[in-house]
Order: sequence, then C-alpha cells, then structure tokens
Amino acid sequence: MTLVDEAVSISEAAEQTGLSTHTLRYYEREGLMLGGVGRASSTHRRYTGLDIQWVQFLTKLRSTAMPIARVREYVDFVRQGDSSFAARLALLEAHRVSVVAQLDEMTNSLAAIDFKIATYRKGI
Amino acid sequence: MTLVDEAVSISEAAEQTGLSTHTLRYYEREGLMLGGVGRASSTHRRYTGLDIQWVQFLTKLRSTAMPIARVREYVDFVRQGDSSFAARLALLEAHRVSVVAQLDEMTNSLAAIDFKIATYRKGI
DNA sequence: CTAGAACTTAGAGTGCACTCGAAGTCAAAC
DNA sequence: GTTTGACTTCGAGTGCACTCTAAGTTCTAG
Repeated sequence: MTLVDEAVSISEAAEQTGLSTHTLRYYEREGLMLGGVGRASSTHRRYTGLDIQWVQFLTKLRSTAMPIARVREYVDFVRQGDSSFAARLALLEAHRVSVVAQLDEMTNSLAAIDFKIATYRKGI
Repeated sequence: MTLVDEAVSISEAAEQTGLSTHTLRYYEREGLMLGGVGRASSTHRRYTGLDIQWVQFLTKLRSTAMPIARVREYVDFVRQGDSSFAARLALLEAHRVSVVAQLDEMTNSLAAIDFKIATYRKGI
C-alpha cells in the first residue's frame, strides 16, 4: 500500500474533516484547495493526507471567521511559492489580531451572560 | 429634566449601541425589544436607558452567535413575567454551554494559526 | 412660516456560505 | 455483465441577518 493508495474518496474526506461532500466540492470550486484535488483513474476525487490536513487548517480559519475570499487570497499566495512567505505571514498575523479581538469580545459577552444567570439564580 | 426626557432618538440610540438605525428598527420589527419602544409626542421612537441596556445585552447574545429566533424566545419568556424565570435561566445556561464551546474551538484554532505563524517566522 | 434634516413605513435587495436538485457517469459486488 | 449506490457537474435554491429604497411625515432652527 503506497501513499498514493491512501488517498480517500470524497465521502471519507467528509467524514475525516466533519464537512459535507457538498461543502468539500464547494470549497474546491471556490479555489480553496491548495493544489487541485487529484482524480482516481477516472473523474472521482481522491483526497491525500495533505489535502485533508489543509482542509482541517482551512476549517480553523473559517471557524475563526475568516471569509472565504480571504482564504482564497492565502491560497493564491501559497500557489505563488516561496516568494510569498512574507505576504502569508502578514495575512495570518492580521487574522490573528482579529481572532484575539473576537476571543476578547466573546469572553466579555460570556461575563455578561454569567452575570445575568447569577441574577436569575438569586431570584429563584 | 426627568427620566422620561432622557429617552433618546433612534440615531442617538444607534450611536450608543454601535448598531445602525436600520438594525434597531429591524430588531424591533422582529419582536426583539422587551416592551415595545416608546414614541415621542408623535411617531418617532424614543429609547429609554432600559431600552439601550437591553440592546446592549442583546448585542452580547448576538455576538456569541445566538440566532435571532432564540433571542426572540428569550424575549417572549421575559414578556410572560416572573413565571418564566426558570425557562430564561435554562435558555441562558444552554447558551452558556455553546459560548464556552465556541471559545474552546476558537482558542484551539488560534493555537493552530500561531503554530503556522511560527513556522513562517522560522522559514524567513 | 419655511427649509432642510431626521424621522416614518413596507417591502425589496444584498451578501455570504453553504445546500440541494437534476441528470447523467462510474465502480464494486454479485 | 448487470445492478446499486456513490460519484460527477452545473446551476439554482436556501437561510440568515441585515441593509437599503422610496415615498411620505415630522421636527427644529432660523
């Protein structure tokens, strides 16, 4: 069993990433896959371990509210090769700032919700 | 200057809450205001301090991804009066669980982003 | 009293990220 | 070799939360 053989079908990729097959195809259509997903002796998609890893990282970007368009920018940088290291770093660092701000806002909101919960607990 | 006089126009309410006047009207239309916003000697809205406070809490619920429909449920409970304390508490506690999960996921994603940033920093 | 800004409503439009449907193709099991 | 279920593409549809438009009304400053 070679590494190539380990590439999996779209349904298995869906299972491994927690996304639907619809979403995986949508991401590919939107140009979010790094190198283009391979096809097995046919038209059917085969996701390699690297593809899966990328989708998992992409999911982390999405779960921190990076818009699809920004992800695509990042992907475009990756495709440009090593010359885009600085650009990729800058993009991720800018996003990091936004994530920290979101964490801050959410923590702040959680405190307000907890305060309200506490008042209800006292009131019962 | 009485408390009633301190009720403010929609544009001032927008400024104080960080929402647009459009959004404030939309929230009212969707039944998200606790008691119905008062009108000043006319058709024009007047937001009281309590209205503003509620909008600020509502904004915290929204910023933690509570859907509009869930906020409306909460509002309906408030309108039902004291008998709904337990229901409100349950709703907020359930939401709290989701907020903590979101914080957890986001923290997790931040770590992955930081790891990637670190690899870029090393690579330059 | 009047001009202009701010307000009103109802309904339509927008943007994002999926999500689904239809019609056809392919592959693994028997 | 045929059946059955997974796969393909492309385009349309959905859901959510705003966001805007249009046409008309009201407040406020001068």
